[in-house]
Order: sequence, then C-alpha cells, then structure tokens
Amino acid sequence: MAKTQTKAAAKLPLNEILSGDCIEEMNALPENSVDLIFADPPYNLQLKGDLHRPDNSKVDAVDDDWDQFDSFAVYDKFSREWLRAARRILKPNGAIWVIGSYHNIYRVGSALQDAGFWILNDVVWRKSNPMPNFRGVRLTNAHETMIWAGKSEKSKPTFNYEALKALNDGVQMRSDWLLPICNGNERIKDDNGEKAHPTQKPESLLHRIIVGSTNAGDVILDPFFGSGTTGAVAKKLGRDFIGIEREAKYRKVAEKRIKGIRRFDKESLLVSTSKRAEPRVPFGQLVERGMLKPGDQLFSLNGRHSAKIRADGTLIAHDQRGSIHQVGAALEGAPSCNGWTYWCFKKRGEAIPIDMLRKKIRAEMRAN
Amino acid sequence: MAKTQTKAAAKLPLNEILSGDCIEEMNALPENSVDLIFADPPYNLQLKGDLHRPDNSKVDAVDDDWDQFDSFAVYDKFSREWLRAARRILKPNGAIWVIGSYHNIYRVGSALQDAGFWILNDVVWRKSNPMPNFRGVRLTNAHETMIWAGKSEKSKPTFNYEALKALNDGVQMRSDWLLPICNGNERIKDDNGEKAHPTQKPESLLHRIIVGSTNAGDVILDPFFGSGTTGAVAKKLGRDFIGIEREAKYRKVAEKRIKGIRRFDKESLLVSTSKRAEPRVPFGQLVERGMLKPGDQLFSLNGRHSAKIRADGTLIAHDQRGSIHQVGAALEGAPSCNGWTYWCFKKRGEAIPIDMLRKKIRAEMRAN
DNA sequence: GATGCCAGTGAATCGACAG
DNA sequence: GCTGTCGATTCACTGGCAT
Repeated sequence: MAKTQTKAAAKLPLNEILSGDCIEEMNALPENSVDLIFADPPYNLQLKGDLHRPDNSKVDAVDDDWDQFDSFAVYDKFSREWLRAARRILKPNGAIWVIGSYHNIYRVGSALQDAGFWILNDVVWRKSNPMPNFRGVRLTNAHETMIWAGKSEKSKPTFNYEALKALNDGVQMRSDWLLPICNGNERIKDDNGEKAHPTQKPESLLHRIIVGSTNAGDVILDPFFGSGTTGAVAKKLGRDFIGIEREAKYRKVAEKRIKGIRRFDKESLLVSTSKRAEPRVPFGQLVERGMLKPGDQLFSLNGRHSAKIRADGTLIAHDQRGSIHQVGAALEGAPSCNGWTYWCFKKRGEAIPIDMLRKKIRAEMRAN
Repeated sequence: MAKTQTKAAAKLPLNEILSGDCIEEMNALPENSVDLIFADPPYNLQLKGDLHRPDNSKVDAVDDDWDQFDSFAVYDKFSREWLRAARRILKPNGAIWVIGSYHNIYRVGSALQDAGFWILNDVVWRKSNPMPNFRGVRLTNAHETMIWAGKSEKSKPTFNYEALKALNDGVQMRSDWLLPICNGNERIKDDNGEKAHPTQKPESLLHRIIVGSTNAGDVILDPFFGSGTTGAVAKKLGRDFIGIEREAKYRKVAEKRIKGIRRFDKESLLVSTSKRAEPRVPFGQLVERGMLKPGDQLFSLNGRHSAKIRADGTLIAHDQRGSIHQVGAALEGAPSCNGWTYWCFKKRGEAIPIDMLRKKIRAEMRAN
C-alpha cells in the first residue's frame, strides 16, 4: 500500500504547469495520488450586452470565449466530467475546494454531491471591496461561495483547526471570510498594463485554505490554474503543486510569477497543532513511574468527589471502579468525561490537575 | 388582463393559514396571482448520533420527521415539484426567496434554475451568534444561504433599492447580511417552555426581504409557514400573506402569534439602523494578506525582545509560542499584553507598530 | 436600581484507534 | 466491519438570581 502510493507519487509532475484540457490531463495522472484540489472553474456568466458604469465607461466583464456555455445541460456535463476526473486522482482522505458565484455554484455543488464528494463546509468569501451594482437594480454582489468537500463520506481530510483558530485571534474560524479582492500590486498586469487574467484570486484566500486543509509536503492540484495563485501560495508554504491550464498566455504568466517566489523558512511554516496529535500517555504510566502512588487520593476539579488510585492505574470511588474517565463520568452522571482535566492531586495543600504530570512526560518524550 | 388578475386575486385566501400539503394547496390557487414567495423548505440534514457540548449537555437537534428524506433523488423530486407549483402561481413579475444550508441549497438552487426561475442575487445570512462547532472538527457553520430569483429571465421584480440603502446607513445593500438568530423574547415557546418550532427564523431577516422586494398591499405566500414569521412581518408591514402549513401544532402557534400583531403606522416603517462597532481584525489577517510574512521578525516597543512570525499568525520567541498578546506577556512576565501596540516591524530601519497595519485594514473596511 | 455570576441554548451532516 | 475505550472540544447572547 505504502509502496504503491510512493510509486504513484514518483510519477507526479510536481511543481509543473501542464498544458491541455484539464479532464484529459487529470485522467493521465495516477489515481489516489493528490492530497488537495483547488478548482476555480469557468463561470456560466450570461451577460446580455455590455455592462456600463454610470459614466458610460465600459466594465471589463468576464466575457472571454471559454466562459460561454450554451445551456445548463452543457455546463452540467462539463462539471460532472471534470469532477469525476478530479475525484479519481484524489487520495482516499483527500479533499476539494471549489469556488463559484450564484451563476454556477448550484450546478457545481449538486454535481459534486452526485459524484460522491461529501461536503464538509461551505465558505463565503466576503469581499471587502466588491464592485458596486452600478445600475442599482440588485444587491451589491459582494461575495463568492466556496465548497469544501471530502472525497467521500468516509474520508478524513486534513483540518488544521488550531492553526485556523490562531489565524482568527483565538476563536474558531467561521464559515464567512472577509478578504479583499486581488488588486493593487498583487494583480498581475500584462505588457499593455491590462490585467493578465480576468479572475485572479487573492493569495490571502489560498493562504487560509492551504494552511487550514493541507500539511507541508502535500500535493495540491489546480485544474484551472489561470494566473497560478494556487501554485504561488503552495510554493510559499512548502507544498507541492500541479497546475493545469489550457491557455498558453496564462501558463506563461503563472510560470513567470511562480519562478520569482521563495518558500518561507521551515520554522515559520509550522503551525499550531492540536492536542489530538500528541502521543497518547496512559494514566497507568504515572503510577508505574511513581509520579502518583497506589492508595493516593484524587479530587475532582469541582471538589465534589474523590477517588483512590489502584496499582493498575484504575480508580475506585464508592462502588465505582474503572479508568479515570469512566469513574469521572459515572460520578458526574455524564455521558463522558476527560479524566485528565477532571482529576487533581494535592501537593502542599494545593490541587493540581493530573494533566500537569502528563505534560511533563510528553515534554520528556519530545526531548528524546 | 387587469380584470383577470383582479378576479384571480379576489379568490385568494388572504391572511389565512391553509392546512395541508404545500404542493396540493398551491395547485389549488389561481395562476399568476402572487407577488412574492418566501420558502424555507426542509434542509434534509443527515444527522447520525447525538452531539454533546464540551460541558456534556446534549444539543437539541433538528431530527423531526419532516426533515427526513431517503436520498438526494427523493429530495430533488420534492424540490422540483414544489418549485413548479410555486412558479405557476407567481405573477409574471413575481419573485421567490428560498433559504437553505449547504445540505440542500445546491439541490434547491439547481432545481430552481431548471424550473425557469432567474437568479437575481444570492444572499448570505451571516449569523452574529451561530452555534459553534463543539468538537473542533470543522469551521463554525455561521451562515445560511438565500436565493432571490425572478419568475423568469424577463421578469422585472420589485426592488426597493433606496429603502435597502437607507437600511444600510446610506450605502448600497450588499449580498451578505449580518443578523442574529432568533432567540430571547422573539423565540416562541410552547406551554412547556420549550421552543415551539425548531427552526424559527428571525423577523429581521423577513423585514429586510419584504421591505426590499415587495410593495405595500402585495401578496406574499409562504409554503412552509412553520411558526409564521413571514405572516407576522407581512402584517406589520402592511402586506397580505398566505401561509401553508401541514402540521396542526405549527398552524396553531402561527395563528396565535399573528393575531397579536399590529400593523406599523406608515411613519415607523423604517427601522433604526444598527450602529457599526469597530470591526475586529485578527493579527493572522496581516499574514494572510502579505502585509507581514511568515519568517519576518517583530521587535518589542522597548527594544528588548524579538519574535518570528509563523504561517498561522502565531509568534515564536525562544521557547514561547502563541498569539502576539501571549508571547508579549510571556516575554515581559506580565499577566497580559496588548500585542498590537507592543510589537513593531522594521521598515527601512525604522520600527513601526503593527497597529499601523491594522488601522490600514480598518480604513479599507470603512471605505467600502 | 445596578452589576455580576451562573446556567442555558441555537437548522450540526461534529473521532480515532486498538483489538 | 464492529465494539469498546480513550479523551478532546464552544461562541454569543439571554435570562434569572444573588449581591
């Protein structure tokens, strides 16, 4: 199994931009080989006539040839095909992010569910500086929608909860993200000074996605690579990327852009990790190592209960026997209990959570 | 034509709550007779086991029978049928609002487009006080999605641009609406003191929708009437409503609720605007947005300490890791520390407080 | 009356792993 | 694949009651 994956990974065209149709190119890649896919598929915009600002200057709308689709049926077929190809190359625990607007996201979201992907969250990118609705006939279209989905219901995709919490000043990251659109220095211009790609995404958006849902060294594929924002941020953050882009002019823009980017140093790539990633320490080890002794009393954090430690690392309190978790849960009448934070021992009259002792052991383990 | 509509309108059961299946009830109404439809269909949540909060209390989940569907196919069939019935009774320039979450909104949105509705905007209801993700395994599901669509591409639905602009402190109303969920006094309780309906929507949401997309005297139909928020707000705002609700207990709740409501006088229809607090800017956003980079050094205001920035917006200094506030406090041996004023970055040899960057972001946010 | 503390709760697809 | 066990995990707001 491990060997197969290594072999598959060895065949991947890492940190390259593939030329051609994304469905064909994805079909040529080995299955179960990619950790994350970020996709910004063409929008099914149906602009009737040109859109003008109040001063009659023309708005540079997204009206390139590749963005026109005859009907929902054609668009749906296209969506189903690229999603199927994308799903094949994803690792079993891989995930996908798709971004879209109301023109296409309901089609894409349905196709994604039908293909077997399992939605984890949808995320709203709130633009801090959206284009106003010049004619005053609608609400300002101030957001785009992203869908984050695992390859299947059974998938266990990477989610760096603590890192995203840190990015959000210590409170859970929500499903609505306020970020500016890509303009100013970041917006790539061509030789004529015009924007090199009509829908260049901001790097801040990809930063949050990549920090939140990949680990360093992961492979991120973008089937609609465009100006290469995915590749640029992946490189900065020490991830590998695979880009697919049909249009030569965009490939050229992206290649030049990514060449000029340097990876952040290793230490700053580390992000806050979850306790779940820490090695498990059985409570019995505290007894074996003499940090606590059989016969010692433990006291509940709320002071209402006490229990005695037995030689095998179980507790006994009245008629309750079992692990620190089981006895804690039973005494509290709770469905479950984290014994590590529930129980305290006394040292010079002071109650100290037994988790302090576990931390000590873990620090020793790290030192060795 | 005008005569036909008058005749049709005369047959409408205005300001009543119809009992029965919404598809049958809508099919019994005359075509082209309703100005607006607001629909809050079942979300098809697929919940597995129980969920407990970290304090071990059990979450009261939406596990009612009316939200159970066997498959996407069954749910899609249901959506297509009620949308078809809804579209028939809409006036040619009528419009529909549908609300949903990621579980169902992509299905509903696709069905709506397939039925011939024309999406005008999608609107994100950002909850100011959503339920957190208790297990820390996903993003906080902090929003729901609403789709606003005309009966057809040719429809010219009512849009009270100026009224919404006034509601929004004089700037164009955006497609993301920050409103609290329905609780406190507004949340209707049954005789046992329990919530009378599991998914009662806040009146503020309906207020904005009705002010923005109907005129006084319009007829608003809600095929999933529930606790009757649509009817309550319609009555307050001088619109007529038609409710359809299958469950007797909900009809009873709604009837009693609406009976106690008085129509606003004309002058008081414009509600007071909410004051905007200074938005919170997480330090991580400076990193995501490239204003500071992972690996960059920060220096303390007093010049005694330095720290390095990591990709998730935490700092690292010797053995200290954590937020700008935590690391600052640790280095100073202080109980707390305002990292925004404590840390500086260097630009052309000059030390500049990072708070300058936050001010820049806030200025941008205010400008839009 | 003002303030502070505690308890309660909201449309939720809410584990990982050994045996 | 199933079962049992370990043990990680929450934000904003409201209302009641004590101080």
